[in-house]
Amino acid sequence: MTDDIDQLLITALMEDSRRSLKALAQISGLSSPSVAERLRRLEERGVLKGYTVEIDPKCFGYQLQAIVRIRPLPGQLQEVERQIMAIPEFTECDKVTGDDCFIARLHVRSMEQLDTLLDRLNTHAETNTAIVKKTPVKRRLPPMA
Amino acid sequence: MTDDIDQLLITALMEDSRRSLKALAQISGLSSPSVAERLRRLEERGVLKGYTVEIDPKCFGYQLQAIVRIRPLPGQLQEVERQIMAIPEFTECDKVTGDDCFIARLHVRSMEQLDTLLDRLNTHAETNTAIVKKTPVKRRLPPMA
DNA sequence: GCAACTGGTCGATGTCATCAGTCATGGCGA
DNA sequence: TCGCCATGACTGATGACATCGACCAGTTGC
Repeated sequence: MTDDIDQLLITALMEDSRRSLKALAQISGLSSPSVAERLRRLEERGVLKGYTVEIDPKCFGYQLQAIVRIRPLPGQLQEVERQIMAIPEFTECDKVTGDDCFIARLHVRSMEQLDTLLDRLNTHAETNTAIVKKTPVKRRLPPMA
Repeated sequence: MTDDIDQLLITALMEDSRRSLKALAQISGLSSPSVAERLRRLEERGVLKGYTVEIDPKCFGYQLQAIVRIRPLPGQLQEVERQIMAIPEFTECDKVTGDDCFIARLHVRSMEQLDTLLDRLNTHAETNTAIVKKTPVKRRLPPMA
């Protein structure tokens, strides 16, 4: 269903999604129409969900990054989820099992902003914040084999 | 330094990084050589750090996703960091302030695999695992304005 | 006020994507 | 076992696109 060549193509695109079909053809040893067809099928099957860019938030003044664990007060779960989604500085959020209902990533320009944003949540939830010091593993793919 | 047009280009590429220069030219109202030049400068300045793809880990059998908080035992910090980096199922890891030294994202195919991987860490660290049930906020950009 | 720099357009050229047509292969039923 | 169909690949022609050089307008600093 997803063979070695597909994986080659995916990793090649993971490294640089703007590679031309011709370049991908050379990498995979196929012709470019064949590559185009494979990409089409990978998209169709939902394996390839999109082509995107990585940008550096620091370039927009986001000096701080925090991981926030969020435990809504009784009856406030819906409201808390709504708020998280509505605050664009939350750039990622998972709803998880355990005491902490949500674990979210927050980008802010300053401590003041961090404080302000969390205060808004604190009327509906308890939060626990950890500031990111370093990122030993940058977003990557799990093994496909 | 980074004006409205750059932001337009970035959001356009965020939506689909394979858009042609011509398409980006139409979106931004510039000519395609100008777009090429702007992208070149954005890359050079490190604002645009790369072009990549989103793939669906489920298509490779990764049914479970967990957020793991990791607190190394005394003197084991280096070793734990080394291990996390070496286990490819950890697809993301941040070193943070607070009791939990690391917060990592883990993709696994089964509970057994989850158990196996965490056991390897547990000789050097205490862990606290939360299974992802849902992702209310998918990776997105903070406001650029 | 002028020179140099920045950031843009236009048009020519070569490269690339795409489409139609063709062919090899593997699985399946007659 | 033979023939048939479906799949997935290749090739070559055509049109779209990226790229490069030449040129131009607006700004800054001297």
